[in-house]
Amino acid sequence: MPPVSARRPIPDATVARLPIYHRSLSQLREKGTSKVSSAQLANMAGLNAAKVRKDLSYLGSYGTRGVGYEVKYLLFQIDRELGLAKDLGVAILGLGNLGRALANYGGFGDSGFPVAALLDNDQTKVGTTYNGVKISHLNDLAGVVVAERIAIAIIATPAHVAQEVTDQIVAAGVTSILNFAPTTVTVPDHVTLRKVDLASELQILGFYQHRDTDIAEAS
Amino acid sequence: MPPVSARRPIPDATVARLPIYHRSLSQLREKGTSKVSSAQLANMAGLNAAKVRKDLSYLGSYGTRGVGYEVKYLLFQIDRELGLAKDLGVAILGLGNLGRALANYGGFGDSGFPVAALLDNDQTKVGTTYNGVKISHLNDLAGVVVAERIAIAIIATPAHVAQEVTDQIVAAGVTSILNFAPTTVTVPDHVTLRKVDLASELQILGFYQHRDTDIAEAS
DNA sequence: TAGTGTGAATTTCTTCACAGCG
DNA sequence: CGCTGTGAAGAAATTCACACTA
Repeated sequence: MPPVSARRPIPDATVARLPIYHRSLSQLREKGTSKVSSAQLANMAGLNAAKVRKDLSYLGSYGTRGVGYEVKYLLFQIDRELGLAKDLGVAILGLGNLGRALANYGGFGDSGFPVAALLDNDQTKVGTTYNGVKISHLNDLAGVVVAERIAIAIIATPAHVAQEVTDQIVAAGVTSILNFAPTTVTVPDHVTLRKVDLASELQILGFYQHRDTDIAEAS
Repeated sequence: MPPVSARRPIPDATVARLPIYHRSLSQLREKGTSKVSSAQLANMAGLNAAKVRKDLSYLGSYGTRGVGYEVKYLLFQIDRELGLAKDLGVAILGLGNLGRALANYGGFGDSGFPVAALLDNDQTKVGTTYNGVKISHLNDLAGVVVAERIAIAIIATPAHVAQEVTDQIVAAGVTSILNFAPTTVTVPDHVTLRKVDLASELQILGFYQHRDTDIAEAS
């Protein structure tokens, strides 16, 4: 029997939307809604119905024609596809403002990603605990990764050490990295890297604002 | 004479990469490097040379065959395209952990996006200042937007008030919004909305981790 | 009959490959 | 010669439109 993932591969664009569906479906379940149509789901998720149906079709044919999707069952399938309920340990590297905010951010643990390690290179922070988690020194990275079974690393260091810290976490065997440092870091092919770039987001918004303003002025 | 933006439109995917080029070029300028090839730039930005050349070609033909691009001139063109040096005022709505971290985050002001307003609905916070900026009540949104010439709003409220706050900021005339709240918000067509979804990022990483693990096990 | 599931059409993005120029 | 600029090819993502069925 082939493993779960041996189906027709799910496109990246669809993968990126699974968490949105997950969230929308969770809300529906909370409300006690048992059935949902692609149009309703699209509305909640800020998408269109065709895209929702196409996306869900990659998971399998879980809908009922003329009716829609059963909320609980679809949610279960998405959970399974996302590999939730595995409790992947998260390490946050760098405990400046952003790192601490992320450590405090309840949203992670709730979604099955417990913050299991905090690391910094500031000796005055090392040894103290933050939000119930002990702060370790970045030099002890390798040991902490093993001891806490870290599966995902969040880089929240200043830009100038981000690459160095990334190299260390990769060497320690972590293959999933989320980079918040305002710089580009590179990783080997077998490592999945995503980034959250706050300054870039504002610049992108600025671009469209600028452009739309020009268009308005040109009329 | 047509306005700057009346050229062949820049694709969204390219726009999203302009900030990366901006950052890489800034680093080069800092180092005193005057010329750069598409291959070097690609290397810094974590992209490939063909994409870099294609992207830059949408801005105009600013390179020199056989040589490369002049760092300062290209940077100037990207700045202009991004509409930087306009100092678009940013308002942060919601001053929990995340909102405060963002307010402290130096990266914004540095890139020409001064944090000009902070808003919350907690009366004990209103009236105090944070990081040199006075905290106003969310009820005073409309006035603050005008007084501080807010162009971009960052939503950092809890999920359950995000839509309400978004509606208010749209009503106040802001057309660029960056949503950090862990929920989908909808806006009218003329408003540009981007989102940063922390929990989703982890779920996406979890998906690939899960999948790659399965593949490894299947061998 | 209402709404799914999906081939086909379309659009967007990426990559190729090479002519053209400094 | 070396590297840009760009048509053309290819891949990916989105949207359309409708057969199908519970």
